[in-house]
Amino acid sequence: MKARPVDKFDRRRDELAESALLTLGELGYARASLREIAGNSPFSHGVVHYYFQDKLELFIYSIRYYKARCVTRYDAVVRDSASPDELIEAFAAKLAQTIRDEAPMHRLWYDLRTQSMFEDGLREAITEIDGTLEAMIWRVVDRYAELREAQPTVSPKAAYGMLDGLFQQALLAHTALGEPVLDQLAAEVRTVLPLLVR
Amino acid sequence: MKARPVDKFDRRRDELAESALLTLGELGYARASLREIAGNSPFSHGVVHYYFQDKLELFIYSIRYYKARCVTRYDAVVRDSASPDELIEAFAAKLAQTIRDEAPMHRLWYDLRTQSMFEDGLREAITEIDGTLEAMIWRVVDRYAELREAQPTVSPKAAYGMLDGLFQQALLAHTALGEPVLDQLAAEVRTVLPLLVR
DNA sequence: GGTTTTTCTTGACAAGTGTCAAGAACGGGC
DNA sequence: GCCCGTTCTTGACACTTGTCAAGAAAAACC
Repeated sequence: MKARPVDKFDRRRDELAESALLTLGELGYARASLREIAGNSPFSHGVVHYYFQDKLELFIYSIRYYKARCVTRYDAVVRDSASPDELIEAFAAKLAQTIRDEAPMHRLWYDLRTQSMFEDGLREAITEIDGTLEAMIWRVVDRYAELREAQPTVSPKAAYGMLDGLFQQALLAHTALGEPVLDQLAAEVRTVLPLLVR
Repeated sequence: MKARPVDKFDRRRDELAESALLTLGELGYARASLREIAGNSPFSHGVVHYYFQDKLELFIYSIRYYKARCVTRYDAVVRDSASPDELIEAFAAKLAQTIRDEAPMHRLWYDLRTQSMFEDGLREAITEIDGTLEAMIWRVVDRYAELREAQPTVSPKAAYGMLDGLFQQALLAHTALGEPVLDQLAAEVRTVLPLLVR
């Protein structure tokens, strides 16, 4: 008996993951039911169980799928910047742009990361992704240090925590107050990044 | 007809708020049902509707009640430190201690803050509390600057975002890996706080 | 002790949920 | 066109949920 085509099976799982991410970004984890997710897809709720063991497996698959989308977010900034000022400006602009363009995706990331403190099944995947996000931010800081001919003053983990904290505050403010707050994020990054090298 | 005793009414609301916070810290927002909350109290689920309009009002009351508990967390550190090094050590120790002693409370704070991006009804209260947490952190940074006879290098908002990001990373790591990670938080604070003044 | 008021319990209701499985619909092979 | 396998729809099931209200229990008043 012929095995099912891998391509189609994975493609369908990816489609369901995209529907899940859409729903999580709109409603949050607490209200992202399988019927809501199915409602954001061309399928019915039963198809989720055809492709995934259960809801948790869908969510874990979705956030791993999400990872592949975003851990290279700032790599162009790192590659294309030829001076420290250029890198700061490009990085600040990119941070604001990604909040502006993909706010729901960022909200769902923080939501799921928070849920991982309550839901053992999410923790391994979230911890792994957080590690790749830390690495992503570290590539920015490290390159900035290189361009400044200086050394980073903090660890990768601390750099990620600090910049992620600024980003999260900007996202919260953006949710509450809208786009004007993003200028402040850019200003903060211009102040903070130089503090991270010496 | 005599009005109900205000003291008792408010006391009961506070008791229910404590049960709500206990449940939120244990299960997270998504699974904190009124029946679970009641199960963490001496009452039945019906009593919630006797004292609160609905579930959302209970949650908002609970986080405002929570605010009163924690926005003075570091004031003793600020008051009692006579040198920069003393303040840094006391602050680092207090951060680790509060994660060790009250991890569920911190988890629920981040959970509700995240939910406020999805739930309009939570946003005003969360934004207000975040503002008082920012002020709390600023008192630490400002005092540290004073002791160093220097000036802060960042805004209150940036200082809060950065230190809160470190704290949140420590909380996540503590949830996943346990207490040994708190030493790293202390080390990070020793590195980072000096960067915030000049 | 009786009455009134306050406080709380209990359970119903409607709606929603995740999971499962029967079987319909579709596609491929012959 | 038929048969078989794959894919998907549909709806049932058991359970949970927030809210509401009847009425029990407790407390206060006289």
